[in-house]
Amino acid sequence: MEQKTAIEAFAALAQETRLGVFRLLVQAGPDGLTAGDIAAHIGVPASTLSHHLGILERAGLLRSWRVQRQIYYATDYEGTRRLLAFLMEDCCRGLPELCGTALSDLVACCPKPTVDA
Amino acid sequence: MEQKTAIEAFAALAQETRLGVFRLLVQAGPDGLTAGDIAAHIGVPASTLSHHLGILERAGLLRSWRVQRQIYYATDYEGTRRLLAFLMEDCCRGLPELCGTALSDLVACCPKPTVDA
DNA sequence: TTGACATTTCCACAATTATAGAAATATTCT
DNA sequence: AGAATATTTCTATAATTGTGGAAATGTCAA
Repeated sequence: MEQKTAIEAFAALAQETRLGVFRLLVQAGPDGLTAGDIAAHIGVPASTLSHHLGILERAGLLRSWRVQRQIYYATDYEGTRRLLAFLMEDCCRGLPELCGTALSDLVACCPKPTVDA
Repeated sequence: MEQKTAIEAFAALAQETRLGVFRLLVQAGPDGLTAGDIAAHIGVPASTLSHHLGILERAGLLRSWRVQRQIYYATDYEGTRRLLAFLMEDCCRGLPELCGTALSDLVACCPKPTVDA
């Protein structure tokens, strides 16, 4: 992953409405939600939401597909994984004993070498 | 973790110089590097770097301490872990079978319930 | 083909932020 | 005390971004 791509993704998450949308969809799972459902949950006008969904999708954090009149959005789990792997790449030079348990139970920074995808 | 705190952290990472600094320090491990070393690695003026280090530290992503004339900076692993846990909280409603393996080998989103710290 | 529905694109304004030089602060050595 | 070193604070300018109404687009039912 390129630095530029990662910055785009973090910028996408660094905004109240978008972070709310992303977390809502993480919790919703792979089936996702329609744009309308998301707007109702988050409480923003459709035009504003659409703008933010576009930013999240272009950043590789969401994917979308149409079903009849509605557009579904869901977390792009692989894109998200790549982002976090990039962030923690080569954590502690691969030496588990340096990290302690702080990250090891959440991110595979030490137990296994991180592969940049 | 509050949403506001997480936004501050993602905004901190959403910038070329700061993302470079953070990743450099992730790889440097708990011993950290001095501000001067970081400036040399990244190639920015001291005043610019200082500004960015302050933003990363206030966001809970770095910690710092003085040793004689120099100030060391290192990753705040616990702060980082809290941020990623917040992002992936209640992933897939806690149902491993929904996630596939995309995140499970990086983030404990499905294998164990994520605790918001 | 007309109308209703779901979402996106366009637009303009307000607010936030990156940058780096100069000066200030803090620490150490002689 | 005075000079040298390491870093931060101050300041101003340039550039980027969030917002939501109105209009446009795409989809479907009658």
